[in-house]
Amino acid sequence: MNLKELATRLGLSPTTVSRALNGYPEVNEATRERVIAAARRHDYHPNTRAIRLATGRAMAVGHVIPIATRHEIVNPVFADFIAGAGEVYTRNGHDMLLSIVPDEDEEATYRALKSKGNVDGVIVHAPRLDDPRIPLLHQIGLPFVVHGRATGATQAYSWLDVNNRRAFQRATEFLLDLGHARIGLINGLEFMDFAIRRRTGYLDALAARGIAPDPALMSSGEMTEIAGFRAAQAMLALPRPPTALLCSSMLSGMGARRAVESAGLVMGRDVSIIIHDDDLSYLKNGEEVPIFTATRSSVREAGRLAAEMLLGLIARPGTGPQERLLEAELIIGQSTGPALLAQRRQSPYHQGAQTSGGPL
Amino acid sequence: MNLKELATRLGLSPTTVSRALNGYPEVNEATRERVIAAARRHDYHPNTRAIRLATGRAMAVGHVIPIATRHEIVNPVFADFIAGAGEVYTRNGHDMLLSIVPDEDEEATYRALKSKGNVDGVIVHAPRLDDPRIPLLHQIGLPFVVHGRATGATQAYSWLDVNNRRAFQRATEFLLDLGHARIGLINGLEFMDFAIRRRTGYLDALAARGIAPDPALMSSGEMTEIAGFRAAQAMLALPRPPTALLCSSMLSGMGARRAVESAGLVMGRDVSIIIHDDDLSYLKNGEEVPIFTATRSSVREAGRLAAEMLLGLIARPGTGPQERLLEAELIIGQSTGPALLAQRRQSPYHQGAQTSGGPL
DNA sequence: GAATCGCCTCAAACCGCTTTGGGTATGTCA
DNA sequence: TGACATACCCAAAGCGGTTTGAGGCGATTC
Repeated sequence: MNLKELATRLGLSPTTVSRALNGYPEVNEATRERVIAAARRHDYHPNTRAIRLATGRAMAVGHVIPIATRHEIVNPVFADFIAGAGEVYTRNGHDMLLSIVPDEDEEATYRALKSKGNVDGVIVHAPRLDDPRIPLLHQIGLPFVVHGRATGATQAYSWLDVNNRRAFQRATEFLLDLGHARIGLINGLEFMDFAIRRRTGYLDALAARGIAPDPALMSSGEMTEIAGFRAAQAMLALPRPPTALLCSSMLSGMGARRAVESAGLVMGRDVSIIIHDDDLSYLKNGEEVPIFTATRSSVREAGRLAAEMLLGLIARPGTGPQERLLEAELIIGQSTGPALLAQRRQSPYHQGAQTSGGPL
Repeated sequence: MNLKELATRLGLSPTTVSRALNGYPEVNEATRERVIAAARRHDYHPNTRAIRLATGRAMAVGHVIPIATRHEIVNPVFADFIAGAGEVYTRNGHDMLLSIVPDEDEEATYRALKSKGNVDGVIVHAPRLDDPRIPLLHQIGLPFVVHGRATGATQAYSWLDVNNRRAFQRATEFLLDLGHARIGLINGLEFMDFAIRRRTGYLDALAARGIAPDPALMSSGEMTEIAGFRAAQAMLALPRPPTALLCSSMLSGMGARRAVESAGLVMGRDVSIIIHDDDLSYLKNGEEVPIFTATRSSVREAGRLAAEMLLGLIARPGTGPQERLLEAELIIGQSTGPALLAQRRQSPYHQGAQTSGGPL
């Protein structure tokens, strides 16, 4: 069933039927209702391909995911973000196009997406320092919204980000207030923009209390369970181990917890742990009661908001770049506690390490 | 730059240019080269929207992800599967369409996808018992491939699945061979087809050795860390606790490990654990050496194969349903060991439980 | 020299919709 | 009664490709 058939069946012209269905004012209300009823009855759905060609719009948004040689972007966070964005696209009658491309083809993919007219805009994921995608997209004139920010960009662009610096600053302050003085940072890879900002927040909080950062207490790596385990294990084996750990993700926090426990220590008593919780649907931080104290910000909600921002830019091309900074909330779980107790509990370890381990 | 412009610029008709670029034989090789060179020089890309309308093909594959009220499908496995499938689509010039829809709209979404012509076929995720999507897709005539199988389907359909029954049977046999007699099953939700098959494999292996299954040793739930922890903890607190645990995922295995360790036991010595490992890119089972003994099957590779199967069905609509069963490999890690030792180590617990815990 | 055959190219129809630019009643006003 | 809105509706021209059917042209065959 197509428009022409429906029109003849109704004894109307295709024009009128099209206008009736699309809510144009120059058609009689009675006629409109008749048309809508007939469309429903015959299960008529306008052909998307034809609409797209006729209107010149793609009615689709792209997400380009580079793969392989570089850092993997197909991660748990990504899946939840996509889910949030997808909800919005669906509600607005847009398609979501996922392009999985070898990373050396990324630039060509964006160009093709534009010139072949497959999408009206794109979301840029996982921005890095001086991210080349931003000037590229500006140049080819494809509307875009960045999830995160790209330090070093020269032109203005639309973005939506969590205040990572502030979140980690607050988390660090929280630990300092509990009396912790040696706080380990188990960060993500520090060519990622968010990781840089998190470290800055951590350092700012320490500096505000006049505490000099200890390079041995700052690690950076993949945000996996095993990497978290390794990093925490290494820090706990130091002559002066940390009494608290600040982890960049749920998974690395789980690894850190394992390191703490396998050292015979108790999380929340001997060693405090704070994680960043993206509120992923299948990696919940506890149920009613949170397990980890965490800086929390729903990445799914971020997906929704970024999608809405992008659809707005597409609908109103004139508008300038939009920016939105979300604050993470600090939620208190069972993984943090005062430092005094921790110091005492840990002292045997210190002593052991110091006596047998040479000069500090 | 469009076809017509390129044609006038070359002094040829649009027809010839189109044929030259699409490799039709009726155009002179010299002409073809001239056309291709010009296309490249002017950075000409045919408009996808026009191609789709003209050819009647969507050049796109859909993945419909129901969301919200029912069991969440936006899980780690899904992301990796999508990545694998996406690689194949990209290589074959197809787009991947992700539809995130409220689950009550799922049927309508499939119908719309077909009648609006957005896709040439779909992949069906996470099949359940008597899955209604299979008759639906047959009825509306949209080519599809199921990732997994749907027990109870009356018509034949194309699918690609891991031999879950066989995998869990082998894993159970492996544990039995190590001398374990009380093996706990920490399964996924058992309205999911794969979970049913895994339980069957587990039960088959027990039955083959004449071991009666103990309902207290069989749990079913979400495959999260915390659910795994809870299930394992409950089993370890039984009067006659298991000496081995069979977990349905990496995450629940991690939870089980935590339960084992927080009971003061050592994984691989006191309690053996086997997991199913989907070989996810960001949830690796160790690095060179696997941590967990596991039944392994790459879900990403499954995504690739399913996508290829679907593209095949789309290209050759005549061909009947295709089926492909992948075998999981059993990889030996550090989480399993002989049961004799475990029995001995655990005996104090048994005794304690038995003396203080009533009959049995 | 005419007929035949390949090879190459083209004009035009078509895919299914939107949208422009009228056209035709009907009603209103002077 | 004629002029002029107003309200509806339509024919036709796009959108940018593919594809059908036909024709031009030089070489070959009889």
